[in-house]
Amino acid sequence: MDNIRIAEKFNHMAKMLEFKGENQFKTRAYTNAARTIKGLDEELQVIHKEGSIEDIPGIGKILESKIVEMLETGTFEAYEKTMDEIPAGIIEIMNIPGIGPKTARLFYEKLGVQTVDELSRAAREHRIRRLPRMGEKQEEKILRSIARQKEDKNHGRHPYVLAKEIATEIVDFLDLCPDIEKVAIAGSLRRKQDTVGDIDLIAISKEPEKAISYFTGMEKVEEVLESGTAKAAIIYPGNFHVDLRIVSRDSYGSMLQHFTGSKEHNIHLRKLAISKGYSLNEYGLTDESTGNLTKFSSEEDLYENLGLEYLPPELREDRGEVEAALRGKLPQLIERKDIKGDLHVHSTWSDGANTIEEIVDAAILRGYEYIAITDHSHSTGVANGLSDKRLLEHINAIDKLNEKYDGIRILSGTECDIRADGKLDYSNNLLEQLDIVIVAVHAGLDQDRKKMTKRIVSALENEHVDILAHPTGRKFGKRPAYDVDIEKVIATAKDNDKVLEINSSPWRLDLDDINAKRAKERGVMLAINTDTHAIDHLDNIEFGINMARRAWVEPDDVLNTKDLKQLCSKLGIPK
DNA sequence: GCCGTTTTCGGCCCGACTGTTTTCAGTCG
Ligand SMILES: Nc1nc2c(ncn2[C@H]2C[C@H](O)[C@@H](COP(=O)(O)OP(=O)(O)OP(=O)(O)O)O2)c(=O)[nH]1
Ligand SMILES: [Mg+2]
Ligand SMILES: [Mg+2]
Ligand SMILES: [Zn+2]
Repeated sequence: MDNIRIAEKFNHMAKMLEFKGENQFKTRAYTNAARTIKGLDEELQVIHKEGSIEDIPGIGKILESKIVEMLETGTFEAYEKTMDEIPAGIIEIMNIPGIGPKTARLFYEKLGVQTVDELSRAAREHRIRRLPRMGEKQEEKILRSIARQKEDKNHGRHPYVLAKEIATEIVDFLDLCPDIEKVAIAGSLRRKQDTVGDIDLIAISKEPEKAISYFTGMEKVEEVLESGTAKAAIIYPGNFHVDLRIVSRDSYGSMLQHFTGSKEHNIHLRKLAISKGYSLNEYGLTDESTGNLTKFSSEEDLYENLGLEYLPPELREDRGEVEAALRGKLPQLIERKDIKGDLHVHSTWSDGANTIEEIVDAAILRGYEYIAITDHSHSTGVANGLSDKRLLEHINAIDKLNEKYDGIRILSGTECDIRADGKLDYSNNLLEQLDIVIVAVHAGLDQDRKKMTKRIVSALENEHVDILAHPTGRKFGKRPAYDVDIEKVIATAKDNDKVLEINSSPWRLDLDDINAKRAKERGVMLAINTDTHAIDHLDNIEFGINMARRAWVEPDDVLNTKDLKQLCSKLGIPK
């Protein structure tokens, strides 16, 4: 059983315990353990074999024994027992916004409601309003929440790129409000997470009520979820939930820090404050002995006051960044300016929209030292892939272009398909003639875990291969990652000195932050590539950089931060 | 259920909004 599945069981268990009315700190222990497990750099299976699971913070003897039970049997007794007690539909009911464990339990006990559909019916038949602390408005709210959830195909999360676009539109609009001095993006969007649950904004205003009514009164607002004197929440077209918090200028830094999160990062900081005799909230730091509140207008001041190095938002996930910042040992995160070239680009030779010349000009414009043209191979499922003959012509064409261009090196490459049996689309004889060989899986994605893993591993064992592209194959809104033992892939990359890609396409972001961090920890080199199919895509590098930064990646960990000389020596080709 | 160089018991982050509330529980951020 892998970490993801173990974490899911703990999360599910936490929900069930909440419903049962268990101690909230016990349920939090499960949720907390699940989150920690998801972010682990190592499989629990391995930790169990080589060390002690109990050493993981937030996991004690009891949870360790449950993890071991899962590793051995696929489940744990307490989980199965609790599953038998609680109807499956209850968890779904608790996932409706506004309905928590207490309300779900009330409906279950007083109305016998066990599924979302039964809850809908109860609301329509006005049976809810007769319950204690319930009324007409609650019935309406529940029906609206259910309707909204039904519409939503994305399980409530949106790709970063879409959310960023909407957020920018709203920020620009709020900037026009005379009662708003400044607007900033916060939440997971500011932390550059691959997908975001909602859009979180903060605004400085001396007139909070006016600012909020400006926000809730925007023309495109589909629904006002809540609207108070300090914050409001709306639904924006596309099923975007948008939260706005208003703050005074002098607490801007405190609020930005708070609303950027993550929640777990905040809790960690608040515990740290407590240990120093303070209390931390979104307005400032209160000295518990005097009651004095110090407000922070900048995040930098706040972190400094807590004795921490400034933390880039991308790191604020409580995955060790607070400890590192306390010791002054934060990584020097990679930046866009460190990128010296793009190693995954398609031209009109296969399914790209631009000629090689156009691509090279665009690369020069971006200050790159090199650019690899990596058109598709001919296997089925990939558009206009290059035959053996055309690949040779391709190499010749690039040779000629290299004579024409000064100051940039064009690398002849391929994105060679890994066929279902693990064989590559080109012979070794052909691959050998290329400057750079990317391999990737494009079809036959429903193979089982064992087959898929073996398929990719055998490709990585080919001596001519340099990079594995989009290693898990996920595409937002289309398909989840295929079933592959990513640990094995990382280990194989390490053993064979291969590079794993962080694909920067905003619909892929693959490797994601967690897997990229694992690869880095194992000493596997990464490449941040755009997989460009039209020259504008070269700028998608920004999204790949986001993932890399969230993975604690430094320039040295990335192949395409190397200068041309180092790159060529790494690829084993003449400069 | 976890945790601890002052603690092995008694804490566990802290605040805004809603609805039905005459005083606050529940939910969410
Ligand atoms: N201190 C504290 N802060 C919280 C809590 N919940 C949320 N926050 C802060 C940190 C979050 O990043 C921020 C925005 O909340 P969200 O629920 O929108 O979470 P976030 O944006 O991090 O993730 P998301 O992608 O929206 O699911 O508010 C909490 O329970 N305690
Ligand atoms: Mg959010
Ligand atoms: Mg939010
Ligand atoms: Zn590609």
